[in-house]
Parts: sequence; C-alpha cells; structure tokens
Amino acid sequence: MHHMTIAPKHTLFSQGDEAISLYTITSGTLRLHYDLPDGRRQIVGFAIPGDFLGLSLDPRFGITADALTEVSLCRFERARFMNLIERHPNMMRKMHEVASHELAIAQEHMVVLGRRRAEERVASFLLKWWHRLKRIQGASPTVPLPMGRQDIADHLGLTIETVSRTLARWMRERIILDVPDGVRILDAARLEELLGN
Amino acid sequence: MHHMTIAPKHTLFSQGDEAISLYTITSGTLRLHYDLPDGRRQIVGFAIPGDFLGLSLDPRFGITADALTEVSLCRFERARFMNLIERHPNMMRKMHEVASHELAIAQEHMVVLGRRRAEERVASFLLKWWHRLKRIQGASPTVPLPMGRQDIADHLGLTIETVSRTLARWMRERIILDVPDGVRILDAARLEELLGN
DNA sequence: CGATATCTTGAGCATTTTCAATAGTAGTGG
DNA sequence: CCACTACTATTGAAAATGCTCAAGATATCG
Repeated sequence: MHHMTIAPKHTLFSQGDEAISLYTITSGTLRLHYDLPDGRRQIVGFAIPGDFLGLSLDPRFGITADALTEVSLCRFERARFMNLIERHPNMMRKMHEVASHELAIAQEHMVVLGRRRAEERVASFLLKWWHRLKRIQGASPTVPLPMGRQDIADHLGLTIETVSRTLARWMRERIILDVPDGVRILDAARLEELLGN
Repeated sequence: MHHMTIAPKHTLFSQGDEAISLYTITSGTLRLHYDLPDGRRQIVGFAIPGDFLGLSLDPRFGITADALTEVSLCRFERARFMNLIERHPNMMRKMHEVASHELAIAQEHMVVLGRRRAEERVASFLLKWWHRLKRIQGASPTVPLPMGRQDIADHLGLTIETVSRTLARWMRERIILDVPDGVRILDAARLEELLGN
C-alpha cells in the first residue's frame, strides 16, 4: 500500500491501461469517463473520498480517471491485494457489495440519460451530488461543484450551453444561488418536484 | 434449487420486491427495466440463457424483470445460496467477476444513451445483440429479436417511431433484411461504420 | 496585466418527438 | 373459415426540445 497525490487535470489511469493497481480515495474529486474516438465523451461518474477505483477483475481499465482537484489516494498493487483477499473471505463479499451497488447507480443513471429531459437531468444531478456530499461532509445547503459545466454536460448527455442555461434560469427563479465554486440550494423541494416524485 | 418456467409477458420480480431469490436462465429472454412513476420506462438490459439475476446483495430488487418469451430458469433461495457461497470462497469471486462485467456493460451503454445519435444507437444495439447471441447460438447472419420495437426504443432512449424508421431505412438500403421475428444482417460492415470504428 | 480557459447568452437550426392515420398481425369466437 | 378485436408496427407531417454557431462576459493564471 502506498499513499500518493495527483494534481488537478492529471490522469490516474486511462481506458485500455493495464489494471495493475487499485485505489481508494482519501480526498479530492475525480472524473471517470469513457471517450469515443471522435472526441465525444461520457462521464460515467465522479469519484469522491471513500470510493474505490479498479475493483473490477478485468485486466484493463474500461474508463479513464482524472483529477478535478488535488486528489489524495492509497494505491494497492493488484496482485498483492488479491492475495490479501484470499485470506479474508468476507473482504471479497464487501467488494462485491460495492460493485453491485455501483451497478445499481449505473442503472439509475441510464434512466436519467435515456428517459429524462434536460431540466430533469440537471435537477437529478444536483440533488444526487448534494446528497452524496452530505454523507461525507455533513448537511449543508451549499454544494461545491469541483467539476466544470462541460463535465456536468458530459455526465448528463447534454451540451454545456443547456447546462449553463438551466442553472442560470434556476438562479433567476431563486431556486439556487450562485456561490464561488458551487451553488447554494434554496428550494430543494422545487428541484424534487421537477423529478415528479 | 428449483426449476421453473414463466410465460411470455409475465413478471419474474418487480422493482422494490424483496430479493429473496436468485435466478439463472436456461432458456428464453427477459427484459430488465426501471419504471418512472409517470410511465416512462428504461430497459437497462435483456437477459438470456447463462445470465444471472439477483446477484446484487441488496435486500430489494432495483429493477423489474419480465419474460419476452417462454422462459426457463433455476431459482435459488437467497439465504441458502449465501450459505453455499460461504463454503466455496472462489464462488464469491465469480459473482464479483460477473457483477463487475455487468458494470462495464452498463457504463458502455451510458455512452450510447448520452452521446450517440439515434442511428448509432440502433446500430450499436443490433450489433451487440447479434454478437451476444453468437456466443450461445453460434454464428448466423439471422438475428432473432424477441423484443418488440417499443422495447428496443425503451432500451435506447428513443421513441418507437424512430426505431421503426431507422430499421425501415436500412431495409430499403439492403443493410438488413426483414425476416419473421427478427432481421438478417446483410452488411455488418456498414453498421460498424456508423459507429465510427 | 495580458492571455487563455470557461462560462453565459442569443438566434437559428436540426434531430428527434409528438400527433395522427393507416396497415399489418395474432388471437378469439361465431 | 372468416369476421372482429386488440395490439403492434409503419409512415407522414408538424412541433419542440435541445444543439450549433457566434459573440461577449467572466474568471484564471502566469
């Protein structure tokens, strides 16, 4: 095991790389994305402290991970880690739990991408990100957004313009407030309403 | 363990149901979907012989599974199966392998939903389904499509009309041929071209 | 402080959806 | 066996959501 740090905009691993390591994040945010040959990009998720990367048993990474902020993480050599697992059977159980939870998250995101309109997608993202941060940073109406507008767009299958316009409208309607490096949620109920629940 | 059969259009389990069982499919096709309260539906995948359902350790199913054709499967009681696993440690490893492979599939589908245009989505679906069947039915240019047009649309985040029009155009262009309960692929290269590879 | 990135905003446009009408297909009962 | 019903698929035309293009504003960083 080995502590390490990567700087913003630096890549931890790329799709196709040999998956010789495995990571857990201790601070910072990463973007996980799949890139098409023509430059189109789909961000499949963002990784935050407590998340694991490289849990799959695939010999190669299917996605690229790069840092949005300064990121601290622990690196484990894959082979060594697998050895450790042999001697701790319910460790594998835990890994499977994490992986199948991620699958559930992925399936929910498919609904967002396949069946939600633009405004719903942005609302879904903001609320989910907010709740996710709540569990590690505690409750607060202020939501840091370390990712840029283009990143949000690439996560939601939209363009940067659509994301920008949607957030701008919500600011005019006092649903959210612009704060440095994020937004403050003024009317969460209104956002949930948009999702039809 | 218990063999069973379900008839077309019948539901194996619904989202929110207690996940007391676990299944492996021996014949037939199922659709796995997530339903929004307003009726919109996202099909997250189709299950075919050899696939497992309910591998997640979640106490409830996140999705609904219903039969497109007559389906035969083996049901395992969850608790009993978990017991079995305790005594066969590399069984859990296998489960994790399957789950993390499904996660990779899900992430690839996110790219389709988020960043592909309509024609690319249909091409991606046809080719992937074709290759998947090839592994269990052997190579053949004829692709059975047990799912309806609406199912394909709900899988690809499109409308039934867009799917229908796309397939109709490909038939006119002799890229595919209409056959009962499926299509025959006449020009696979052309479909792959559409995906830009 | 100038240069480069990112973001915002507007206007026109295109892809895909919506709406509507028709055609095909399967199952049911006279 | 055929009419009747219900469901699914096809096709066209109009509409709309979100995209593209372009310009300006704001922020970031040596």
